[in-house]
Amino acid sequence: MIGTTGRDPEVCSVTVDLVIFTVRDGELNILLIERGNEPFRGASALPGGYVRPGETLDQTALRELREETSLDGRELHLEQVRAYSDPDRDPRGRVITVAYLALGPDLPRPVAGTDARQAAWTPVAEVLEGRMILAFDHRTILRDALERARTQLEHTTVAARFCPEPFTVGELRRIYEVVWGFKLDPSNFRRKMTRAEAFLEPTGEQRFPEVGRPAALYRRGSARFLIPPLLRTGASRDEVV
Amino acid sequence: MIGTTGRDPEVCSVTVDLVIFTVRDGELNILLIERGNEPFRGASALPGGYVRPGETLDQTALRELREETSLDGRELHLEQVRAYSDPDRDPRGRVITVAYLALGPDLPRPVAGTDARQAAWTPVAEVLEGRMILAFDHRTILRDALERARTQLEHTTVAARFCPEPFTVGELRRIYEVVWGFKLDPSNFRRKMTRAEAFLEPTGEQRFPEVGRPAALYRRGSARFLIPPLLRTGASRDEVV
DNA sequence: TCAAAAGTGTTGTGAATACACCCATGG
DNA sequence: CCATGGGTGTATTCACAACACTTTTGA
Repeated sequence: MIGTTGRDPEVCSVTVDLVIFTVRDGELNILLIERGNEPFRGASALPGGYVRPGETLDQTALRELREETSLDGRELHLEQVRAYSDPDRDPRGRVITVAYLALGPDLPRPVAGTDARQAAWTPVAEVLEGRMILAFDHRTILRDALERARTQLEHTTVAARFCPEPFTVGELRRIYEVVWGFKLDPSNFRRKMTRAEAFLEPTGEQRFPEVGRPAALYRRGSARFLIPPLLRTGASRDEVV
Repeated sequence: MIGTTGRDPEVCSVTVDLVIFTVRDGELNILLIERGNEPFRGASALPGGYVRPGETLDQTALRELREETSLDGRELHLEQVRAYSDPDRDPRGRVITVAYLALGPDLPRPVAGTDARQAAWTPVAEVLEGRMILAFDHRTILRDALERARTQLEHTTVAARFCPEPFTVGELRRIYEVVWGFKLDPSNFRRKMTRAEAFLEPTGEQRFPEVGRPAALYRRGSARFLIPPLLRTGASRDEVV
């Protein structure tokens, strides 16, 4: 890398943008802020900010998470998605951004950022169905992050990060249904999940819902990968939720 | 993102590093250059260079590819892997790098870079088995890119990008075996590949090898994804190649 | 005729679906 | 007793691994 025929090496700003998903009221929601400055003043945007000296991108993401949501990043799943580098993506100048995907349970405190900007949970469907304007290339970033999240649910155990512990198999299934957008067979889903090694750790307790039989409670196990994977291929597309 | 409490926004250099894989003599090879300057003078490193003004990262990757390998990037598969941002990853200062994965057929011309640096194909096994020193965090980048390549072979049709057209099913199978590191059953592999829609496009021609029955020739089809995927889970780990 | 690689056919095993059915609770 | 969701059992279907077997060539 370095040591190139260094013609015109560019020095530019780098930011981190966060796609923070949660499941609220049976819908996938994303945390958006309202922009207070130009450009895109008044439009919605992903939370995020500049990388500071000495920070890794992961650290920037964690810090922004804390600043925007007052949440400890250790309670969330956080992973890098990719970098976006269109030279015209920010009208003010050259800014490369690295998108991060964050998954977490529905937050008790309704997300008051430490700075003045308004932060609000918004149904992803509302954003993607075209009505809402997102600043910069944030619509593209959202689409990519959503696709990443859907794929991650197939191969990893991150879905459980959406659930406050302890949780039931039914709650976990609803996460899959909401993120993927179609219904799953409860009995087959149950088998897959309980068979997967170290995914669900029974607490021995039960939860008594308003209606219906009580459900066994689980905690997240140590496994990071879901083996075998739960693919969203072919069948099972029973119905859009 | 922008519009933050802009304390200490950092301005830093951004580079692109290329992990260029090919299959040569039944081994996975990577293109490495020998560093002519400090730091890591004399050590091997990934080819790459600075992002220039007005360039997207993809364009930087394509340009570096051309400069280092004299190859047209359109002949290769090229995709972004991820960004690396440890503040100490470059002893000279803050440099964030974005890694790209490039896959291509064994190159006829033996890779003469336009600049003076020596570029050479090196077996990946030799690098990862600990002997060779790689500059910066390039060993980590290589490991990540290799894992990405292995996963991509499961779900996409990129394996065919390793093969000069036209190619046989056997040649394609050898790609999988070399990248994954274990043997596959020829007959089952054949079925999977020929069943997958628009992966292999028969030319109607045959190739007559030095020994054995002639093999039907194929060109790459239009499909980008391999459906259903060819998973490297569980069985089939017959033998390390 | 033999070796070697291409290519076809078949069979057994296990996973996924679809669905019937029972369980435990609140009302 | 009913509605509701939790949870178990099971038959059918389907994909895959394993492997026997045939084909087509050069030597």
